[in-house]
Amino acid sequence: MDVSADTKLGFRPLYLQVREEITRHLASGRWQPGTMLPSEQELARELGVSQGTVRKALDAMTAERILVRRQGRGTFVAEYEESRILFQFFRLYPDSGERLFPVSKVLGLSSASANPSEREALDLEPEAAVWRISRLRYHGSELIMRETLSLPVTRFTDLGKLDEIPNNVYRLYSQRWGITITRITERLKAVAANEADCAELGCAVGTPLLEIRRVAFDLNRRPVEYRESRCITENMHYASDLS
Amino acid sequence: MDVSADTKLGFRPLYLQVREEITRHLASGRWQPGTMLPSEQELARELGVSQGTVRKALDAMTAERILVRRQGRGTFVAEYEESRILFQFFRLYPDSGERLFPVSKVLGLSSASANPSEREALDLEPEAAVWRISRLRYHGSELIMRETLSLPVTRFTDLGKLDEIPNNVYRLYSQRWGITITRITERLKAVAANEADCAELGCAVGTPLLEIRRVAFDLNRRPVEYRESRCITENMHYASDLS
DNA sequence: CAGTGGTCTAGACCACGTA
DNA sequence: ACGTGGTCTAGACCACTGT
Repeated sequence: MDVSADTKLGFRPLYLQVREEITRHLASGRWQPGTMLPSEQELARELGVSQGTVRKALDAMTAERILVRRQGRGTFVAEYEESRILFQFFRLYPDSGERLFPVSKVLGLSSASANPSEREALDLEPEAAVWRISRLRYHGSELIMRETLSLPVTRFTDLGKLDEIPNNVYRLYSQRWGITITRITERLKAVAANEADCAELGCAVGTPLLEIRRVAFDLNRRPVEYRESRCITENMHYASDLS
Repeated sequence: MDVSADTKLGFRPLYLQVREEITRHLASGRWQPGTMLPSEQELARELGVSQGTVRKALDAMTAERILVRRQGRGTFVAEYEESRILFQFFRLYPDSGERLFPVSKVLGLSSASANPSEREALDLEPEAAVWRISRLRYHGSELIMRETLSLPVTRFTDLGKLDEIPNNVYRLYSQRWGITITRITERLKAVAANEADCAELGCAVGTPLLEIRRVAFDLNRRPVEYRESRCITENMHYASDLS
């Protein structure tokens, strides 16, 4: 491990350097989602630090849900199984009854030059191009929202050539482009349904909808996906924990 | 430290026992918000465990924001300063411009027997009584929401005798009843403004409002406050981090 | 300078999962 | 029985804060 930064000015704890080194390996594809990392002892030898320091780095990455530790088995790179998506990335719950993974119906895929919202959210240059995926989502058989996903063309090459956009897009980003989503911010507002909402959602103009503007970030904390959703919250609610 | 639970069945890590012991001291009022805890070394001696074990307990409680650690100074019991409330417990942001601590204007204080929502949220017996505080809140001079706080009469004795309900109620709960709020859950919906909303908020019937149903929990993870807010999100948004 | 939390190390032992 | 992560200990040294 390079400890050259370990001087009085610009001091940087070793375990943070270890975390960065591991993150680099993840971003480079050395360890794919679902695979097991070397044991703490091996990593410690490989990096030339003590096991306790490796542990502190792994604990931090586990708290960020980048890794998953299982006692007696090992440390694994987190995957995008539906249960995780549902638990970590999907905050819409039915008011009563069972929770289901939302089913998506893609309405269209196109490319265009980014509008101001997309440019700001994705930190793009003027005139940069984005893919736009528009879809409806259902909780069981109940239509609950319409949304548009915007993705920078430069990072999602050949997206237009896909036969089909799967339900679980984060797994797609990971498997096809090696992009790992680790952090998401959402901004919510109550808005009135417009003509387009009504056409797709079958509600009356003026119906209150929950608007969600989501930005998803990758391992390097760069914005990767922008999403605008408009949800019918008659039988659903958005859950937020402030702990 | 009592290590009797440290058998194969019902194994309980020492540091969790330490955490509970410290929590008990907090709940009992031995250490008030704002005061400094004994140093790690002293706590370790007092509890008969190593410093590392005390540290792990304190780190966990710091992650829960019950304690605040400041290098070179000590470990302190978290207070309810406005900055913390704003950062941790208030998710409404202006779309642009500076963030301000919301100013409250109390409209009324009454007591009544709990309605079904309150009973469920606060885990109360049928016929249990609650205080209800109704108020408006402003961001600067802009009216942004109306809300009703519901509190069990049994835990908030003599609340009716207060001359005034302060802006920062969590500090009040702490100072007057020794109740520490540590965790909050919120459920959001988009709703249409009703007659009462219009009367208080001065908006048109049917205007989309963001409804927030909040439950706040104490140190023992028991529900303590239920709150229903209805917000105008024309110039504000609710921010949620899914990391 | 003294005292606090923060980092790092090394080693022992325990709990858990799998073979 | 073995290998993994989880806990606990003890001690050294570093960084930060206030006197």
